[in-house]
Formats: sequence, structure tokens, C-alpha cells
Amino acid sequence: MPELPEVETIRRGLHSRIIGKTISGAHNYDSPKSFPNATADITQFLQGATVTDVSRRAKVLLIELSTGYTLVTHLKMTGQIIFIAPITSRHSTDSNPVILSVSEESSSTLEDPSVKPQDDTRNVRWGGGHPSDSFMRELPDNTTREHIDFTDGSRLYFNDLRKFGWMKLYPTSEVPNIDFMKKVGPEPLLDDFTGEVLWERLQRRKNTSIKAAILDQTVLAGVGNIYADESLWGARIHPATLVKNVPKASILQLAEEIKAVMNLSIEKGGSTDKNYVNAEGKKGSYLSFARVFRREGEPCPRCGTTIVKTRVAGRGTHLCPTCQTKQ
DNA sequence: CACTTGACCTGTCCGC
DNA sequence: TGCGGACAGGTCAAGT
Repeated sequence: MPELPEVETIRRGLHSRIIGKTISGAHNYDSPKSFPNATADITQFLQGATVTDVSRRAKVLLIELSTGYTLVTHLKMTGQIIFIAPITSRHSTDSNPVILSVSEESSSTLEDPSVKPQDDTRNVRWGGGHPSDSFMRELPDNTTREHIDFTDGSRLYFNDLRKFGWMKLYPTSEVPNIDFMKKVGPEPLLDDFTGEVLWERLQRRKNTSIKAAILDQTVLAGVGNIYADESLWGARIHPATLVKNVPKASILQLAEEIKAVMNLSIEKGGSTDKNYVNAEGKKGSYLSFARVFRREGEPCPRCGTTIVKTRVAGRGTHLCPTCQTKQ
């Protein structure tokens, strides 16, 4: 599922590919959450618009257009953005479709069963498929929700198996007034996000579990289930510990852990971006670097205790019962 | 206001 | 083999 580092990777991939391109048309497939106020033909809202910027806030992708509108996209769990270069340049180095995000579930449908590993507590799903499977796939497929055509013949697909995601068009001036944008917390990777900031923002969530608190996008932006588990392991905090019982020193360390896992992940995403043949392949996927996430049954890399999976804040939660003790 | 739970979706996996 | 149910998780609405 796309989390902050993946959305950032997508942003970078799009930034270098679609800025300056002009939209010639668009199509809305079966996507009731997208363009709710538009007519069936969304082309009239997009045609002639040139992409002027691609940015990101939390897990939200923002494609700014010359017409004073911004395409706002949330991929939620299974969203993908797939860029396909113009047919005329298919023989160039940028010849293949670029999958900028491969969701966990839908990528599994692309897997070649013959290469599925036997040792499977980690569930190969995440990027387990060979990239060529994706490239060979016909688009649009049954997960395609939107596509946008550019005048140079390139096309952007928005695929989303579970239909949780959406793509909406807002006046650019209204974007800061979107509820989510108003409420979302600080970006963890900006310099002004510090342990002190995290500590302060956690003060209004003192009676909930630390995991629920950092998953709360109004506390800070971009932490999903994976980074929650990974960073809490890094800071040696049991995910179910109530915020008020977590020592301040641990909160300060937690902030550093969040930055670290996200930076590592973006780094890997960045390398993915370079040889974009491998969008979420085995190599470069941050899950290969995960210390606890989806590693139940494996030894803790710090102390060797078997990692367990439990449920905290309604989410599957992975932890080391020795390193992370509840307070 | 703080906090928790269910809903939104669909495909996969597991147990019967 | 088929079938039902649990599960995956980001966010919001509705509940306590």
C-alpha cells in the first residue's frame, strides 16, 4: 500500500515525466469516488490544461494544472499510477510503461505462481511479481479507474483494485481548504519536525495507544501501518503502550526512527525510480529492510526473540516481545 | 473533545 | 474441489 515514501517516489517519477505536458482528454471508468461533481465526460474539465507542478502533502498527490485547477489523488491501499510513454518513443530508453506504484494486493495478481517462494511468512505479495508481467498487461484492465491522455500520446492510468482511492479536481486555491489538508499534521521529513514537535502534538492523544496516535494523520503526516511498526521497534516502544506512559526520551527517539525508516524507504524508492523497470520488485522494496513488519516467526534482528504478530489499534501489529515491553 | 469501531472494497488465503 | 469467513489497511463517519 502506498505510504508516504511511495507517494513521494511516485511524485518524483511524475515530476520528471509529465510537467509541461498538455492534457488532450481523459476518461472516467468505474470510479464513483472520483470526480463526484463532474459529468460522465471529464474531458471538458481537463482538456487543454498543462501540468505545471507535481507535489505531495502527506500521502496525497497533487498535480497542478495551468487552468487554475489541481488534480488531487489519494491512492489509499491499492492505488497505482502508471505512466505510458508515447508510442512514437516506445523504442527509446523510456519505452516501457512506468509503474510508479504497485499495490500489495494487485501486484500479487501479477505474480508468476512458478516463482512464488515456499518460505512465505512474509507473503511475497509485496512486489513479488516480475516487472515484465506488469508491462505485458493490457491496459486498461478491470482495476482502471481513470486515464488521462496527453497531446504527445502519453497516457496516465489510475488503477485501484479496491476502489478506496480517488482522484478529484479542485480549484488550486481551494486545496489548502480541503478538510484533510487543514487537519493533517507536520511532514516528518521536513527539518522543522523534531522530537519536541512530536511530543507536543501527542499531548492531546495521551490516553490512546502510541501506535494509534502516530497513525493519526492529524498528529503527523504519512505514517502508515508499516512505519508505525518499524519505528516503534526502533524506539523499543510496545505499540499498545498508552501515550501518557511512554517516556519522553522514547518519544524523542521515536521521531528519529520515523525519519530514518522513511528516509531509507525513499532512498530505495529513488533507486527504484532510476531503473523504473523495477517499480516494486524484490530489489529496492523497503520491505526487504523491514525489521519486524511481516516478519512474525522470524528472530528479532536485535535480540533474537521470535517476532510476534498481534492486533493493536485495530491493525495487524508486529513486535519483539523482548525489546518492546508494555509500560 | 477524546477515543473506538465499523464501513468502504475486492482478492487471497486458510480451514472445513 | 468448493465455500465461507478472516484478513489486508487509509481514512472518514458514526458510535460510546
